[in-house]
Amino acid sequence: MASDQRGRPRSSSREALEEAATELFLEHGYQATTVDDIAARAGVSRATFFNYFPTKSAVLWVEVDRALNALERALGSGASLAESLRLVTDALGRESVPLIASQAEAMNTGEDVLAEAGKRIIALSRLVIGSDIAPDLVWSTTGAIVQACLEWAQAGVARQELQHYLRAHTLI
Amino acid sequence: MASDQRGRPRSSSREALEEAATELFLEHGYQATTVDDIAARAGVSRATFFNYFPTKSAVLWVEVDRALNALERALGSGASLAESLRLVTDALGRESVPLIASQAEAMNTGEDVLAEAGKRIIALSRLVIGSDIAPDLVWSTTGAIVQACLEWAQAGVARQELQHYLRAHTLI
DNA sequence: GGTATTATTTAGACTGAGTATAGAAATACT
DNA sequence: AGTATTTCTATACTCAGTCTAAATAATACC
Repeated sequence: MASDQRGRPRSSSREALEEAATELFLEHGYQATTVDDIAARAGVSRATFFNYFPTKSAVLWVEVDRALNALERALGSGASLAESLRLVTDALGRESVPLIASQAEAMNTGEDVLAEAGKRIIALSRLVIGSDIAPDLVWSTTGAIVQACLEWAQAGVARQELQHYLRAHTLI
Repeated sequence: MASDQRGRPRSSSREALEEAATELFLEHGYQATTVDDIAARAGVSRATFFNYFPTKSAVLWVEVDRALNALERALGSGASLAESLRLVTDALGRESVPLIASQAEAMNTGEDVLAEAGKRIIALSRLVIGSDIAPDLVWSTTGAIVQACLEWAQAGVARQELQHYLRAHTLI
């Protein structure tokens, strides 16, 4: 079943699940799509879904969570917040905007999805807390980062690199 | 069953549920407490719980949600964000700090509770969006409000009124 | 080649939150 | 009293997420 593709190791189940999920989310909306639906379309079992993603919503947030992890690692190695942000956005390169940001409305995004966004903001704030930012500036800094990311994500054709928006808020 | 108390109308089920929930959260932690547990201790049925609270976590956040609603109403009547914040914190008076803030660790607060905090931050940001704050300052403003509330909530014996912390961040 | 090891995948049963509905019990109204 | 309306309850359902143990790859080793 995971054979006829040629070359590279290929964690195929994961990719199949990611693809199936985004398709279904776009077709029927996030709410209306169940984990069973996703697994079925990906041609794997429900259990396999949870081998690769901790929650249904995690599929939507892979890129964001990856970036948050990268930021955590950068901060962990002693870099300042500004330096770490530069590092992460460099590595991010001109990767595309996370699905969740660009396709939010198309997915009939409801309260669930907003709650997930909230989780990431909290996670970000904890990273900021562990950085060189003064305690009384933690949340306005967190807010500014969120703002920059949103401006980047919501920009239309004239979108510039994320670094540009971070710079505009004097974060880097 | 709701009889021998004397006087006042008394929406007794709601109060019983609030009380039972806080007790159980403090005794066994938020996670380990089920809605069934809460209903059982309150002496009502599980269904009744959901008559009064949309979710299990809502019990923890009644005060916060009330404040957010008040803020929404204030903004809806055309007041600026600063005015609205003043209004709400006035009405809040010297009410005690929300349970969720003061007793968070005692309740074995986990990821769930953080996610709920995130929801409220998102809700707050939407109110700020609908206010007189410039679009590019929405999130740093939201962050500043969160910061002020946290400083207030986490202050020890020397806690001053919420307005003081808002003022310190030049929000009012 | 064949066999041992290890990683993936799976079935299945379980807990618990949240929804929906229809009926019972209590309360208010006249 | 009798009727209307709210509050409460029983019950059954969907779905997310967890867990366990077994089956099925895939890989390594000889």
